[in-house]
Amino acid sequence: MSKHRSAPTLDDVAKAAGVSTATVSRCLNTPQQVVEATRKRVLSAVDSLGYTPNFAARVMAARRSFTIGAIIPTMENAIFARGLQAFQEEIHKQGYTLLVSSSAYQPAAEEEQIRTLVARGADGLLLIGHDRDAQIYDYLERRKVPALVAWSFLPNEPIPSVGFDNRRAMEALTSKIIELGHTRLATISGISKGNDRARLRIQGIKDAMSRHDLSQDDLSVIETSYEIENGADAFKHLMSNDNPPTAVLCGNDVLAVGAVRQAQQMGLRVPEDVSITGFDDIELARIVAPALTTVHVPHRDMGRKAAQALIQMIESNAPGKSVELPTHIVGRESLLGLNS
Amino acid sequence: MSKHRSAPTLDDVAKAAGVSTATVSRCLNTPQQVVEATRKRVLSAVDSLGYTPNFAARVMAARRSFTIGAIIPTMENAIFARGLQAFQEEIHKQGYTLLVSSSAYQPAAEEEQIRTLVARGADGLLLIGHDRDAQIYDYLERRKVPALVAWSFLPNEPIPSVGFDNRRAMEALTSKIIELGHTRLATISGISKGNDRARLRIQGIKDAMSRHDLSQDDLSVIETSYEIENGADAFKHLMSNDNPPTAVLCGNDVLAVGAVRQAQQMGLRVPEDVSITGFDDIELARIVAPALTTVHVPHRDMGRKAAQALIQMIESNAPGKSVELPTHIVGRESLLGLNS
DNA sequence: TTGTAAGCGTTATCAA
DNA sequence: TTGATAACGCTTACAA
Repeated sequence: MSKHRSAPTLDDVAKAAGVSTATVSRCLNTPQQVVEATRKRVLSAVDSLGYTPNFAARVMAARRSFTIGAIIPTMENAIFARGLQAFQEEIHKQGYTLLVSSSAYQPAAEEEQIRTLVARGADGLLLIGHDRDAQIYDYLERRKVPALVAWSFLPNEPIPSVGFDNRRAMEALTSKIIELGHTRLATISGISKGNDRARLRIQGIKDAMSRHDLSQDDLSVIETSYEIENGADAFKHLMSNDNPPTAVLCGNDVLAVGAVRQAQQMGLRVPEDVSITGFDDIELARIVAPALTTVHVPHRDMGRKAAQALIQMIESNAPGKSVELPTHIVGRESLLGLNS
Repeated sequence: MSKHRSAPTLDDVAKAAGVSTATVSRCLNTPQQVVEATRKRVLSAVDSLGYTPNFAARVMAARRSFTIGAIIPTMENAIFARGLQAFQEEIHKQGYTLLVSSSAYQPAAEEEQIRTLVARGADGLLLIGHDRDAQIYDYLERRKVPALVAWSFLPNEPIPSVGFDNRRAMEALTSKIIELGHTRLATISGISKGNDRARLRIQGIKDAMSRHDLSQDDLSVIETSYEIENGADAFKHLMSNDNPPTAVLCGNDVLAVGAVRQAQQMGLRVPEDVSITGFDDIELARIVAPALTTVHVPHRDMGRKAAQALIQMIESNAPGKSVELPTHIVGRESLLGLNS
């Protein structure tokens, strides 16, 4: 058993302290099970050897990793940053480590990441939104890996969710806009395929239009991926119509910022010439000028509650219960009433 | 060997295909070593069982994880997002997986994360900046884990770096500002303790002042952590002096955005009443109005080159060579010459 | 080209 | 309270 200069193992510590590996393991994991004297001896051996447990070995033996995986659609913009930060703080507090990966909004990539995280021994998974292949849920079920959805609240889906009602939130915002006198509406949405948040936000706009006796057909919809430049391009396209909208509802703040900047480049005043709204209420929404009227999402609260719910599922081995969080409209400068 | 409904193992696949576990392993790792007929049989067994290799077991046996760890100071703002994204794309292309964690600018947290990542079997580590305890470098050395620094280029430090010269970049920007007629300068810097980037940027300002016969004592310095609100507070403080600066150089774009917004709230025009500059050239710098004059950092290029260099170190087991990348000044609206 | 079998560093069961 | 020792699932000499 030659050990030149590689990492010290449990065995090394055991020898140094004159005990068995089992005792060393207990000192580290269930200290109360070992008497003070030996514990001290062992811990000082641990210290002087600079021992750190080998994670892979531990996972294999314990069949448990104290690791939680999260797969988010993107890290490129700040949409998920705050919520994820809160999620990670909470699970850390409870002794878990977070593994994050990004799917770049690609279902195939997401599926691969899920398998990767499960193979890495994740004790549980945080996913964004409900829309994905049924076989993924089967897989998770078979592997008995608890999973939870955030950023969307749909209690009848296969796995529980901690989030908000995207449809109703957008309906509320749209109603407000219509009540301000706008009738020519347009939306710059994220790609709705495979994205329940985007899909339901569009639906929410239509709900409000119906309720206010506007024809849903009058809603111009452009779907594009969530980048500032795309928001700008879409806005340009929308405004080049014969009968351009007086209010453009964006699927999120990032697209809205692109729209605002494009408006300015086109010499349009926001909100005097055209109103623009966002969704999410990330920092960007306050920074852009004019600041965005948007839907506030309780990111940190959602992150924290999701963490608690997921850990609950992991540790109790129980089904897990969904939690709905409230959103509200934040009125800022980018939305103005129509005084004909 | 009961296996109720838990994950299929190599052994299950081997039995299903009528071969040994070694052959299955080879099919997955070195397919060219096994003849077509058996390979096909094995792979179809893999498929029909839905087999995924157990990562922990693989790491233990192979003593190699194809995982690279990165510890960045913060995920809260976008400073590191682009570079890290490029880093991850490049290592992914080469078959590695990225594990990211954030130290929240706390040296103790960073050290813990380093140990955690090493215990998790990371084949290499990406760190930000050079300033840290010498014992960490010892530890990495003993464990023989290759590490590389980014966002800073200092070729004489203990580990190689792929980055840029923070000091010289800031000196260039400052020189330009001085040549525009500004003499009353101030800086809102990140906390310089334990942060070579922040420290060297301040030093760069002083270099330029000396070179232009301004007294370094005339530079007001406020150090604060990298958040928009802190930039705003610091700016307010600076401008409340009897003899306020005509140009405020910020340690990064985030602080600069805070300063710009505070200026506007105080009724000061930027840049007519006061010039403000940033550093990094993240997206925010273009979005804020007025857009920021800032130092452009080649984030994506740096991320990609860092990935290549680190993988090189891992696979060749060689020391690794540092790479310096150029930066340049991006002139936008927030900086104006002093006429009078 | 394929199989055998010895690790890899823990945890956990069972005895002592 | 502690110690032996059998897993855990995979890779990799070495042998066939």
